[in-house]
Amino acid sequence: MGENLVIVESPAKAKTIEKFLGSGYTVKSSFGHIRDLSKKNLGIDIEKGFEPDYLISEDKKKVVAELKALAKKAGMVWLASDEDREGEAIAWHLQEALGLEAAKTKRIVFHEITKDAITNAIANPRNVDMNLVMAQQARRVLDRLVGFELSPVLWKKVKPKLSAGRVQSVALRLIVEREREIQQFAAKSQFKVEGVFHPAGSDDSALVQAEVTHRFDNEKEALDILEKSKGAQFNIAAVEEKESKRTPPPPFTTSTLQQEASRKLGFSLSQTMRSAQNLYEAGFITYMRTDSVNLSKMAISAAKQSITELYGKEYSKTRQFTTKSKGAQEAHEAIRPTFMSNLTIEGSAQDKKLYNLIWKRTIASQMADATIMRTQITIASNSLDHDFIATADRVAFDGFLKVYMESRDDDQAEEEKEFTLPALRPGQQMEPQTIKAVEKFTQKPPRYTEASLVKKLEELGIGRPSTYAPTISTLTQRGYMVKDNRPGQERSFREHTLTAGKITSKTKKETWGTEKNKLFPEDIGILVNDFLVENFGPVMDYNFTAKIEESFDKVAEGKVVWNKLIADFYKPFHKMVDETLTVSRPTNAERILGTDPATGKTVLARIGRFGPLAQIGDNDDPDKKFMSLAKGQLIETITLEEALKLFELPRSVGEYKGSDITCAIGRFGPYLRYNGKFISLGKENNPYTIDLETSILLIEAHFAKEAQKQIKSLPEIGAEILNGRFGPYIKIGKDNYKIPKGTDPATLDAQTVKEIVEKSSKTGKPKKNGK
DNA sequence: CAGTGAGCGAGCTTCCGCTTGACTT
Repeated sequence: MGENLVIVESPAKAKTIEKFLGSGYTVKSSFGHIRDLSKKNLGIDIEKGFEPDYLISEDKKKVVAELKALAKKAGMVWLASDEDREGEAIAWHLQEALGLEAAKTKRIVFHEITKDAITNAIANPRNVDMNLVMAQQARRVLDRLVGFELSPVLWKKVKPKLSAGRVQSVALRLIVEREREIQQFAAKSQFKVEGVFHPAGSDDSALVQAEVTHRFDNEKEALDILEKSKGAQFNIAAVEEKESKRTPPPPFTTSTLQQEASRKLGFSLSQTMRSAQNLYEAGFITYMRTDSVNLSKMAISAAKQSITELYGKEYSKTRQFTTKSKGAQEAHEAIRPTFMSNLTIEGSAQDKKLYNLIWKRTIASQMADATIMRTQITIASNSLDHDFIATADRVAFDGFLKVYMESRDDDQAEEEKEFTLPALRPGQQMEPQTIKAVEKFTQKPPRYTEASLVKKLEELGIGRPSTYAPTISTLTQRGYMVKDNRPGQERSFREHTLTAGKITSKTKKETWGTEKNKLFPEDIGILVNDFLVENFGPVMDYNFTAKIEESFDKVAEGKVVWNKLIADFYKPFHKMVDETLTVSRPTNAERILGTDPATGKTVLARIGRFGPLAQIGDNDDPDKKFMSLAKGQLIETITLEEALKLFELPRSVGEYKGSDITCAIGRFGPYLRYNGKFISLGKENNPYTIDLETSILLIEAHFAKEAQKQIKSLPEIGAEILNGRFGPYIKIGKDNYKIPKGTDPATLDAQTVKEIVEKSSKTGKPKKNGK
């Protein structure tokens, strides 16, 4: 047993550090926070100056007991939790919970895991900074007060089990307000004029694509350009070439990693974090929950060496980035490979892809600027008021672009493609091949993705690297929002083309507004948001966190006493809670949509016991009818026609072989019901209009497929051998069993199946067919 | 993959941040 006990937060970190420190040091991990406010009640004694009631967390009792025993034997305990507010608090809680003597305890910090940093830390110990600890306590107490006073208001006024909090409620507000911006957005029609030219007298191989930068608000103006272009003389008015530099983006933080993994690899937040955790635990990357873009000296020089070896000296340029994001605590390095010389790693396909992304981003951050030559050609005509402009970018020196290019969020952003322009000189005559006036529509604001929401939260200084992914999953779990795909809508646009002196006009169709993996608010989320914004404005303010963080900083500097800060916040806040509770009317979004032409009754949409619904008849009408709203429909935006349409289903399609066929929309989309079976309609068929003939075809196709699924039937033991998604398997009643490798499923008999079932029930338990 | 849409009313729900497993499917 070592003389010295070092306690860090993460077990993976403990392992590495133990190697650096060698004999005489035992390094253990606390696995994060070990104590927290009591969960049973508020955990805060408001009367006694907001005194916190700390308890050792249930899942940490074992760790604490172990650390306590080790601390007793150690000559010196080194508290080496992270160098930030939370880390300081962990150190203090350890000191308290382990009962450490002051003379036997030292606090050390390092924000990179290198031998130098660690030995340096050991040589420069300090005491626990109580101002910083109290700043954390203020943060913790405030979050508990907000969360545990607001949530019960929602239970009473809206629905049980809902939640509200400083971070999640503002994130929800972003989603709801963006949705409203989109609903209120009216696309404006504009005309874009573009032309394809070639030098006069030359063949068509030297084509130049150019466009008029001005957008025309009406069709007439745009057509006018085409008219004037008929027989017009065009020539090159200017050829300009400009050089520009592009610098690489900084290495990854949690937030930028989540964004790029989402854009480039299509990973969800949780996929990214799970994969990063794997890489971290395997020792391939540094810590994955960080807000810092800092790289250690060692990493920078390793990157320099790799770049020089792989691409040459001219590609290397060492850089140190500085963190700009609000409220960053910078306890760790940026996310980077532990060894830059590892170009690839062993692991799952997902882990490999993520590692590759991290490697490229880190390497790129230490590479030279790219030099881009932009050529701009102006084509003008005396007959026209507007010039045509052609631009082309040429990479003169690729620099960091050799390995990495950052992606962008806006899905409509045009691909940056490189095309070359033919060599042209001013004054040269040009001939138009075609000139087009195309109708374009202004773009609505984009819906958030998980990753772009994180980006926004980080900009506002709301939430921390360890909470981005959990916050977003909480909003989903509460039913406040969904990550979803939505089909686009069709719209027509006008296009006029001038070719060979003749103008042709067409109306074309395009699909717009297709959404993939975007965040949509649900009715309950909209309701909760509006309720919170109306009654708790100050807490729902986008700047609330930023402002309160300034106060926490003052506590950390020793300028403000923590519970004075809390008292100042709590008094007006609690008053808002009390006042809201005395407003007796429970909140329920209800919208009158109009009158049902068939019955003359009122049609309305509201939230019912089981979610949003459409209703024909007033609430006190004993014969009122209900239908749940369909996926994608909101109380706020559903129309009378859409609501009435809901009542057309389920619909009888007809009869086939003596059984009824009905059609309806379920959780997984439209389906046919026939003899107790559900048959999906697919995208091509409309549940409101599908006819008997098409339905029969679908049913027949379904049965044909079912038959194919079956390999063998063993009725004597009630077993069936089926072809499933993961290959053949045995099905008995509701239980499924794997077939051992190397067995041909077609040769299975009752006896062998029995044996397989017996064996598998010994190892695994039969699957429960529950939720 | 339906249909439910309600004054008997227990006991429960919930926050943010720091960390990993221990569980199934």
